Amino acid sequence: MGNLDRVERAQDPIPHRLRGLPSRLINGVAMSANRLVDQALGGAGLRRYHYSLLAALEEFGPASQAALGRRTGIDRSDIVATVNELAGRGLVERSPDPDDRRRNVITVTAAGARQLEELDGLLAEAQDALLAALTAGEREQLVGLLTRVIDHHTAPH
Amino acid sequence: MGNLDRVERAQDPIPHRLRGLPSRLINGVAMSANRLVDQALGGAGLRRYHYSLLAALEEFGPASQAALGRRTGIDRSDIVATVNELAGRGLVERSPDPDDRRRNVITVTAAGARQLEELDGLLAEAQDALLAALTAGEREQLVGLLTRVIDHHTAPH
DNA sequence: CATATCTCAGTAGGACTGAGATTG
DNA sequence: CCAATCTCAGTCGTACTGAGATAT
Repeated sequence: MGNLDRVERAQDPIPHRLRGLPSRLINGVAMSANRLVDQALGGAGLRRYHYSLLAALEEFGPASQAALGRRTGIDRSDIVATVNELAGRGLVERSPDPDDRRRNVITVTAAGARQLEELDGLLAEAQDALLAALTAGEREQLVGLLTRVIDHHTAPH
Repeated sequence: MGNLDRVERAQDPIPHRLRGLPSRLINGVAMSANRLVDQALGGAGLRRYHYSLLAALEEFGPASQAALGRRTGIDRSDIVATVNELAGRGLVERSPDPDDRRRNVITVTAAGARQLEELDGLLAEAQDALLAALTAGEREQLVGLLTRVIDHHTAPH
């Protein structure tokens, strides 16, 4: 992810071709977002994947790793590593599914649930810092526009 | 970057905690943007860094690698590799600066200028595909909001 | 036999860091 | 001696792929 403490880098004028390019603006905002979110979660020693997994488990209950992948968009392969890390911290438990022995059932522990709530707070602050320049109405507008762009590229079209 | 040909992955319902999270929406749009842009530039065998460098050179003329880094936001270390690649394809030339022997002067070749124009077209199509769900007015709105968010995190505040 | 699940090993590109050599 | 530039050799997290083992 890089240096979370990075401050301003000396900025020369940016080429016009790049300045207003939507894909580039979006990546710029994504970088700010990730910096803020990583800083927030990093305080608890966790990353975005950990939060996503905890959130999915808390909302839908114990699930197989494959289901977690489908719900969070995290790759099957990264789920393995992320569950390993969460289990290592006692935030989730991995146990074989007696009904389907191919599967592991992942369950949030009490500590995991507490951790998630703490992360919720940290994350809310990060979102607020990210959008600090916008009014409440503008934030809704932005979320609405982004949602439509995503839906267009995600929907069954 | 991952698989550019990736199609829809089976999508289960996404946790509410994640669904409307601005930082997550932005990353989702960034992923679509990058997929489209990488596909477009990949047709010419190039990547985003290559385009950024060519754009900076075309607009501001021959420059040192440090200046290119400041203008594009690309790290000093990645500039080295990117210039190597562009030079290997004959799109730029690297020569020592006689006025300051610490520096290299990077210059676009005629082939580089032609390549850039081709990339411009490919990239415009990618932007259009990215924002296909929005009207012209909404695209402007989005660009405006994103620009303000970025400025807030970039400006000297 | 096909499909789904889990795991491992590895890849690619982007965004970095630290350190060394050279020049100003 | 300090500062800037270029280069090299890594690191890190994200997003993947391919393949093997096992179970349905």
